[in-house]
Amino acid sequence: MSSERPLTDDLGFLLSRASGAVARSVSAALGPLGLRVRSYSVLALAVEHDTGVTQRSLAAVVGLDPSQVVALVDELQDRGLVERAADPNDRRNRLVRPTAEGRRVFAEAHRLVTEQDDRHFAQVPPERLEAFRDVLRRVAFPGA
Amino acid sequence: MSSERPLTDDLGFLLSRASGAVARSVSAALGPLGLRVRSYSVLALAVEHDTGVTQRSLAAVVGLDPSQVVALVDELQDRGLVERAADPNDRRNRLVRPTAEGRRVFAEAHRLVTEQDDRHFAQVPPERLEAFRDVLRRVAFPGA
DNA sequence: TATTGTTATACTCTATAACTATA
DNA sequence: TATAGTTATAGAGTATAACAATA
Repeated sequence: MSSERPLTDDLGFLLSRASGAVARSVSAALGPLGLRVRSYSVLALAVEHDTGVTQRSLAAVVGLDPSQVVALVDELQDRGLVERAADPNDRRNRLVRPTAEGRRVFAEAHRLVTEQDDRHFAQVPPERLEAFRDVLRRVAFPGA
Repeated sequence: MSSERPLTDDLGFLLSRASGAVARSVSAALGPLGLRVRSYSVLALAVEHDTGVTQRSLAAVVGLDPSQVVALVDELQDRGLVERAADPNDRRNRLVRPTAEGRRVFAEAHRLVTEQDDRHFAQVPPERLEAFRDVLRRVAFPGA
């Protein structure tokens, strides 16, 4: 009986535990900056797309519902880290762009996030990390 | 400017998206059985430890707070999938054990979960999967 | 008609503190 | 005093539906 693999070998279960562990420590590290993993992600994308990103596109990349992005952008905007600009080409869009302060805060946040990532993956040989990331990418973005 | 790696290369971010994708489809697949990822995990551990597991130990493995385990075991017990037995050696403990029905439901659930896992990792060469699992284990259970 | 952003709502998950009974 | 289980509660995350403005 029970000749099957234990729960602790299940990839979904391991993904969930690993993801939770990293997210917890990252959110804790970002606490002093008033950010969490999700708002950090949105800010990161805004900084990447310096000229402005559509909220719909933010939602697609971060994997959230557009309605959740509204709240996160509201929050970042209230703190003066991003701003919503009009899109001359399509007036339905609100282009999200980082402020100067947003770029500063992100730089610091990015440092903290990297620090936590490194801590969690310290036991993993660097040469295996790229393969790991590659598998993760395929599962996270099946289409691409 | 922005010479840094994009968010989509960040391991924590990828973990979160991958974990979310798998958890969503697994919970959906388990729907007809009245289970979700978390109750499935608890049931799986109960089936593995046929003679009974302490709720504290369940909480430690699944990575939940003991108070959350209470609710999950309540739910499984109400559905007749597990039962709580007294521990003769330590009367503080409530040993969680699967019922016959619990084992049956788990067998079916396990099949469905494996099906989803396979689907998500179909694009990954099998020989790379064990290495992937190994990294995941180290991040999920840093001590072990 | 289809799409972007938005509001509202409900449900699940997570985190904490406090209490009880046993050890 | 320490540990297992329990209850209660609040906060964060997730999922859906509906609506206005614009295309």
